[in-house]
Amino acid sequence: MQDDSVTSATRSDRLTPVLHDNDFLAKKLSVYVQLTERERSYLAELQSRQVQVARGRELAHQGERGQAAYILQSGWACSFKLLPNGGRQIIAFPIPGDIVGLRSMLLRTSDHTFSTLTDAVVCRVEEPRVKQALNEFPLLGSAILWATSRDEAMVVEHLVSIGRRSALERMAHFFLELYDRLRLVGLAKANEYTCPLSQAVLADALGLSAIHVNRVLRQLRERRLLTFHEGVVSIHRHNELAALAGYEILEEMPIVRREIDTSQAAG
Amino acid sequence: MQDDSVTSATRSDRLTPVLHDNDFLAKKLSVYVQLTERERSYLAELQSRQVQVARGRELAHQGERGQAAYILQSGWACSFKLLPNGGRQIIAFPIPGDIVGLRSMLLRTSDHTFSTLTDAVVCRVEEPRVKQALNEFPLLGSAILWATSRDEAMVVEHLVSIGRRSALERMAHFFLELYDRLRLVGLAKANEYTCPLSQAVLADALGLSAIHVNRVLRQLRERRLLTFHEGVVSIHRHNELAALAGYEILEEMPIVRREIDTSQAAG
DNA sequence: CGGGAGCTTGATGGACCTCAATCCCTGTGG
DNA sequence: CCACAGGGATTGAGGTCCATCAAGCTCCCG
Repeated sequence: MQDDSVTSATRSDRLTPVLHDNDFLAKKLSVYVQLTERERSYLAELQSRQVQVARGRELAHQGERGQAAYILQSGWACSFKLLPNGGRQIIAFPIPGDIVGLRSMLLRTSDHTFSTLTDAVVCRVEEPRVKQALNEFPLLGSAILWATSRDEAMVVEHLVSIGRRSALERMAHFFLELYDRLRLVGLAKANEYTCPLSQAVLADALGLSAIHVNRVLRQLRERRLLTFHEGVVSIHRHNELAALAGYEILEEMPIVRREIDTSQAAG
Repeated sequence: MQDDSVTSATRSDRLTPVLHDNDFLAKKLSVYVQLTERERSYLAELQSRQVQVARGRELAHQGERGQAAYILQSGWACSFKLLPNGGRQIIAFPIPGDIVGLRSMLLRTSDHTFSTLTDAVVCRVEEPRVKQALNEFPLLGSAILWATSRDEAMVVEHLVSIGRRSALERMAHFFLELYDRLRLVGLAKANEYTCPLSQAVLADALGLSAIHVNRVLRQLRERRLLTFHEGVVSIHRHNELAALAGYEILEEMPIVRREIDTSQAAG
């Protein structure tokens, strides 16, 4: 029914707002607040200038100042810190719809590096445009800040995982959290999603060795709880997995509905 | 020379701005921006209503909404998350001059609990006052946001520590970071500071068992790098300790000087 | 005197790392 | 076509780091 090859569309996109289907950011924010058509199109315009980025390229280094944020459109990325002894700790995995470097812009640089893990498409957003967005669309702004605080809660949860959970619990928790994040933007099927992370990358994220990641994955497979094979994660027993990981859903996600739009023309 | 018993002062405090000596927040922000007298007194007024809090009391629970922030005046505290299996992971240790719960207020609640570790004094600041401060004193606001982003960078560094550093490196890094934080507000002498944390608390922060904390402390002592005894941390060989921990100073701390105060009456 | 909280030390075991080898798949150049 | 290299996954063997269990210590407080 629907044409999903947007890039090669010949007819005018102006007539049908096809962009909305790919606007993962709008999809994510819609969970928190019901977006108006004006807000949707403003978001679409923010993301109009898209840039291709090859796998393994670094988007932002430590200590950069002249700030811009990036909205990830497609592909996977990670932010990490390197240690003097050669080790690496991955902080987070931005997925499509995530805004990267917003904090560094609003506040100040917290120095870690962003790097793409696959070929990706991003939109660069300069600082003044973000401030304009926050001023002109306050509810949109609060939704964006909601998403940002959610990201920070995930870093804290990550800290808890590495500090006080076993490798098995950690892995289970990680995949469950990722599942919920991807579902939020419609990138996960029921109990299944694609995940192009190597075991070495997983290791750097979970504070384990790549070899032990392999063994833990085997355990999860043998317990018939979760399978990770050829870039596809399949969750077999969600409840048992969540119990094992001590996993709680990230937010109760209250949908903020406008009070019948009192501030705008009332019908 | 100086009278340090402020609480029992009988003469009028109005005549001499003694509050400034105890205003750790102002001291911290002064590292980033040279505060005007108006900003200093505004900060002092923000912190005028002080509240005593007993040791072990919880300031903010998970998921609270009607937000307020707390400026810690004296004493120690910690923020942590509890796990279903009874474990606990401490996220951070606020010290005097730190603002607690600012993020939960500006953004939204990131659910962890704040608890005092010693008897403490805090100032409660309601949301509108913070927004007023940010609007009326933009430079003060940017300094506060700088401090906030510094706090978040510390959480990330904490994550790196637990994920990729050995117990010895972790401990060394922790005490060095704490040393720099305390120096920033004038609460550390040269290579020495008081630190009323039990080994069990340290364990919950560093992702270790209390017993292993003890052994690691012994190692640091036997290597003559650092001593932690009766609530006093003594750094004996800062350079070697920093090399061991892979420690880098938190910020280069650029002092933002006003352009000869063009906005105010020029002398 | 007893009890509790915190610190200290030893012994043992488990979780996880490191080293090493093998296998698969893919791409590359002959 | 094959040879080869390289990245990733898998599995085994052995060793290290750190948790757990257990006991004894000091200090403080009732």
